[in-house]
Amino acid sequence: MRPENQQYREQIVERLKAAGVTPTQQRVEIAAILFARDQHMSADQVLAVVNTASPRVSKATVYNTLGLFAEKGLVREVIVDPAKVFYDSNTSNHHHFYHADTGHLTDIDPAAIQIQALPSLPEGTIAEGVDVIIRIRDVD
Amino acid sequence: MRPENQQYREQIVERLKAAGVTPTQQRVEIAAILFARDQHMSADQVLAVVNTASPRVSKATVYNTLGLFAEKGLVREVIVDPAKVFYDSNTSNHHHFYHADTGHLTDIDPAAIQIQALPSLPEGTIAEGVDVIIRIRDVD
DNA sequence: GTCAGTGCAAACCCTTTGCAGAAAG
DNA sequence: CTTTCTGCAAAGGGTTTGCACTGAC
Repeated sequence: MRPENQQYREQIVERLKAAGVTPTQQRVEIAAILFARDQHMSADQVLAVVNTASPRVSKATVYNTLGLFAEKGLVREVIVDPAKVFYDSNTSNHHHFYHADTGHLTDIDPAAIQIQALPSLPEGTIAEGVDVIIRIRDVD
Repeated sequence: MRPENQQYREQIVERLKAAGVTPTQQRVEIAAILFARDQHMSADQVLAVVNTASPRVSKATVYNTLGLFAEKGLVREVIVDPAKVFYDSNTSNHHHFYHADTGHLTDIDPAAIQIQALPSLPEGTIAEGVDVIIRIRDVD
């Protein structure tokens, strides 16, 4: 199911509508890339990929769109690198390895990690999400 | 044990030396603030606090020093906010609540959370650290 | 036709860097 | 004295914003 596939693009349009997002050309373009498979991309990477195809999408729109998708739950923001945000097209419950040397993110099998006894939250607050990041590096 | 206390500052000097860090005036100044208690501070906050006292420390030195302290294991970097890094003066094993509305970090009792079965790492890598962040917000 | 979305470029903010002068040992 | 550190200001890099134009419905 390639991003340029017509049928695939129609699925994307439906998915955006379902999330309450107006499916503009640019948003479909970006979504088609992100949703092609489970992956972690920075805004920069999305911008680079989207602009290998036409129509072109501006940097501002890529940032706006990724922010919108995150807000609507279509992607998940992953904050592991002080320099940039990653957007994860896999929104199901899972955690990450972060390879410090390469800056690469990898999913951790959700079954392999479990939080035991979620601690009681500060009064008047609710949990929005739990992020587990295992920072790894190459052996010497 | 106030940061301006002479005896306290001597302890700081020893602690820096033990970590292999030359105890310059500015570094001791910064360390005295950070190590006064377990806390989470951004570079900006450190800069603001250090400059309420004399001698003044420049922005460049604050950044350099915090980076150096992190590298030497004197503080721990906490990456939860894409906009800035927090430095945690508590280097023991523990995790964090991150209050999205206020940008405030709180420690989680280490006993309250446990990772079950650390997953097998990608080949040729070793774990450098495990970060658990529970993102919370105020109830509506 | 109306309102939301897009593009461009400039602005922003945290962080890093280059280099000359100052401090540590 | 030599080497490391500090301060200043400028540069850097990801992200956001203001505003006029374009597209969606």
